[in-house]
Amino acid sequence: MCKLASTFSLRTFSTDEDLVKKRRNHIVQCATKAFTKQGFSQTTMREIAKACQMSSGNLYHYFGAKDEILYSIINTATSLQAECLENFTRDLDSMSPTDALVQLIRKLLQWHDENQDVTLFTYQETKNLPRNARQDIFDSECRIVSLFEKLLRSGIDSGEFTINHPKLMAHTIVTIGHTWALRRWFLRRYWTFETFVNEQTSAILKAVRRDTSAIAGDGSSNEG
Amino acid sequence: MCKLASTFSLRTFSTDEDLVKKRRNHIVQCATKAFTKQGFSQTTMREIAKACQMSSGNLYHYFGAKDEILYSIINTATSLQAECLENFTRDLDSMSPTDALVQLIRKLLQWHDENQDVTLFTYQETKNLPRNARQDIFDSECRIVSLFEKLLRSGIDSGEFTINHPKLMAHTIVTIGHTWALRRWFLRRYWTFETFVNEQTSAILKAVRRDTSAIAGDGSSNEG
Amino acid sequence: MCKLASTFSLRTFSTDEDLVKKRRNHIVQCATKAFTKQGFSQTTMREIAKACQMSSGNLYHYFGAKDEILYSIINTATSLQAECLENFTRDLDSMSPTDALVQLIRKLLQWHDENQDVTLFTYQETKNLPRNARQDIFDSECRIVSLFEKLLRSGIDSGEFTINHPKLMAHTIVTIGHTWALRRWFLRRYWTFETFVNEQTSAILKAVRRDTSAIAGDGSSNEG
Amino acid sequence: MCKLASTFSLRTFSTDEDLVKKRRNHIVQCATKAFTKQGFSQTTMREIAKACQMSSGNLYHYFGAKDEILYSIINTATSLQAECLENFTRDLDSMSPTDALVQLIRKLLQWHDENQDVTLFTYQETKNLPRNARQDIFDSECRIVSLFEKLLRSGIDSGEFTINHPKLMAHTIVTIGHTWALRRWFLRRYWTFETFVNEQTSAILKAVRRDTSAIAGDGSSNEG
DNA sequence: CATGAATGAGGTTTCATTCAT
DNA sequence: TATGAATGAAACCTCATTCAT
Repeated sequence: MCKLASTFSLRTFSTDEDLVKKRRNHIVQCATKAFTKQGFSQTTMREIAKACQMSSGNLYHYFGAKDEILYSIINTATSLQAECLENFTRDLDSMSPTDALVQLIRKLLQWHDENQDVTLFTYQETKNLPRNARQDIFDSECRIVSLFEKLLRSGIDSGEFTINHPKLMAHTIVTIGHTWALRRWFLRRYWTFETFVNEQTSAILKAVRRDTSAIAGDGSSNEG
Repeated sequence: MCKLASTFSLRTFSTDEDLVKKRRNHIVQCATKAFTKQGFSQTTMREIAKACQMSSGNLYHYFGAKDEILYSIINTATSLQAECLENFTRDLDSMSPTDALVQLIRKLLQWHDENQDVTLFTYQETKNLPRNARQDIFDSECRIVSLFEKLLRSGIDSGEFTINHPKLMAHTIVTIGHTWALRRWFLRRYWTFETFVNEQTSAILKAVRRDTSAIAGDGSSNEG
Repeated sequence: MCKLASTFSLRTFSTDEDLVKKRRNHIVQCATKAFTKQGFSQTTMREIAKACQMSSGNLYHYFGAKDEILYSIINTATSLQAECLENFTRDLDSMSPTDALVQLIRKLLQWHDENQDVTLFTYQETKNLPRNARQDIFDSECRIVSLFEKLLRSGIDSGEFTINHPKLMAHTIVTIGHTWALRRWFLRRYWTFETFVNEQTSAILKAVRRDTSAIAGDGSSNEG
Repeated sequence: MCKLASTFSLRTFSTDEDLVKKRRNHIVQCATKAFTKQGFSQTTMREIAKACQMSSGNLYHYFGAKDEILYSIINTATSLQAECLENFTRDLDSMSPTDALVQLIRKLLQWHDENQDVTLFTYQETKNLPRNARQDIFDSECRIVSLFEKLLRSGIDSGEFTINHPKLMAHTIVTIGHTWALRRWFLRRYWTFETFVNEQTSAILKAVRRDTSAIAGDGSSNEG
């Protein structure tokens, strides 16, 4: 829905596209580890190079600058997440909106459980990207919100859900996913992944299911 | 409840406590602006000094290092937030748990609305602090979660609420507050503060109010 | 005899050992000149870099800190001195202790005549080194004292010398060497190198040669 | 004999001469301790001020710069040493040159034993003084050498001593004094003060007493 | 394609000295 | 006379980036 062509480009000196893809992948994998441990600013190109078992000069054959690696990590992760959830959604077509929602929430949380570092990292380091690079990331996040929004709207249509602002609820669900990654220092102390999934799912369902007792919203909304 | 003595200390060369307090305050104010614009790592001490209309040397009379300024910003904000909410809670003693909860949620969101920069900043830069400094921040956050937890438990006692894991719900509420600050690039595009408050409050109430239809949690919990 | 492994280590970013050795040598040469002119503290890394015709950043590929350059100068000089005298001693095996002593004293003084700057420098700047670095220097000095001590003891054994505290006499000889470098502002005003060598040699011989008229020492000594 | 008016002057803002003298004395005492612990360059004016229980601004009422304190320490010590030995010499008039020499050597070594720090300090930090300040120090040292030289010459006149270069021997004796302070890390490990005094005295006497067996010096000398 | 030595601008921090109080 | 807050130049050191090999 809001998928845009990437507006931030990566420099390379190589013309062998396959090699470029392979090397960039490798660098992104290794740099993620290094960045997660120490933060973007505190990690030097030398350290990244060592983590990649490459010379630092060679990094510059595949990325034009340190920034571009950062962008690539965050953008790759966010795009993959969007893609992963989009694919997953396709398999839910036959389910009821409620069941589909439960499944998608679990999938979302699973993704963040498996990619905790990148989620945290995205929150912390996106600000270090130039404006147009940031836009790409935001676009991917919009795609993910949209997935939930569509599901919620189909539930409204089917009469299962009552929601004043489905896009807002979609966004809230997405941020609950983030929370599992961002606040692990707190959450992991008390609850297992299963407990967290079940409790949050339960709360969301209570909030969206047909019900007449809601405190009225003010009705104002810019939602399209 | 989990208020601990600060474990991270600030160096100063001055012995005039009032002056130290005044200058530190001033520096914290100005540095916050500078950091929010450009991020911690990208902001130089020279820039901070200029923002404070001080010589860079003089900064070091009131803070021992750049780190200490960062800590001071985050710690001051988080402590003040905890204190502010704790004070506010005292005025809610006479209300029903439901009403008190509604009020406290609004207060929490108001705080984040007025201190968006610091909230975002806390998420992004806490990792740049040494471990013991980070602990201080976490402690303040625990205090805030505890406020909500106590309220929820009193609602359970009074029979108004049904909640499996009150601490988790408290935590969820707290992160909804963060969300208003962290995701303003998204939220502000579509909704006003009022809408956001009302909708989130409504969703939370639906989730906590006496109700027998919950999807069962797994029952396992480390919550005390 | 008291040769120990070095306890103070030098950082480098390079793995090409030959290059490291070459560059360090070059830096040590140039830095020695700069330090001797202005003292360690008064010489900046930029000046050292300029003296080496290097960028200041590149210095840090071969030394981790200014300290390490200082250490390297002093340690290199002291080790080389010890080695030089040890090698020279080997050629004296066939001589009588008296003749050997005369030769070794001259060699010692020659070394200090040719390395006046480093000797002075060692006295002035060793205190700027960390404790373990200082230990390395002391060890080399012990080796030099030992050379003389062994010679004196062999003279005692052969009946040529009478000495109550051979180690102390050895030490005294070593410091006479230092004196030629440390007090040149005075000595050079009045005497040539030859005069100095001859006079000091003569005085030492008078002091060590079999003679029964010595003022008795107190006999107490920790000498092993 | 070579007492010159001081060529390096100390700034003060005060006109109360007694106060100036008192304060300067105090500062010199305290600064010596501080410098000895950490070296001149590594000691800050703030630390000196704290050691003096003064404000750093006030230091500048009595000394114009950090250099001037350094100069004052070294110059005071060296002058006092010269004066002390000169006074002591007056009491030796009635003795034989040999006895007087023995007494004066002991006095010299006693001084260095009691003022080890300043001796070491003088060697290490004199280079940090401007040329004309350095001259003052050298002059005091000349006075001390002269004392011994006069004594040696009177011994030659009386027929007790045979010395080719009395000034050189005088200088050697003076440096033996320095050695006790400079090389305490070595000497103290093995010998007591008494042993050191006795042994060195004995060696010196052997070297200066009428004797025909000396290796001939080359006879060349600039000694006046 | 790959290396890693070299660059040098610019970062944080220190500290001798001044000057208003 | 005494204070100590303020200054700002300059110190050490880092590190993204380039380029000869």
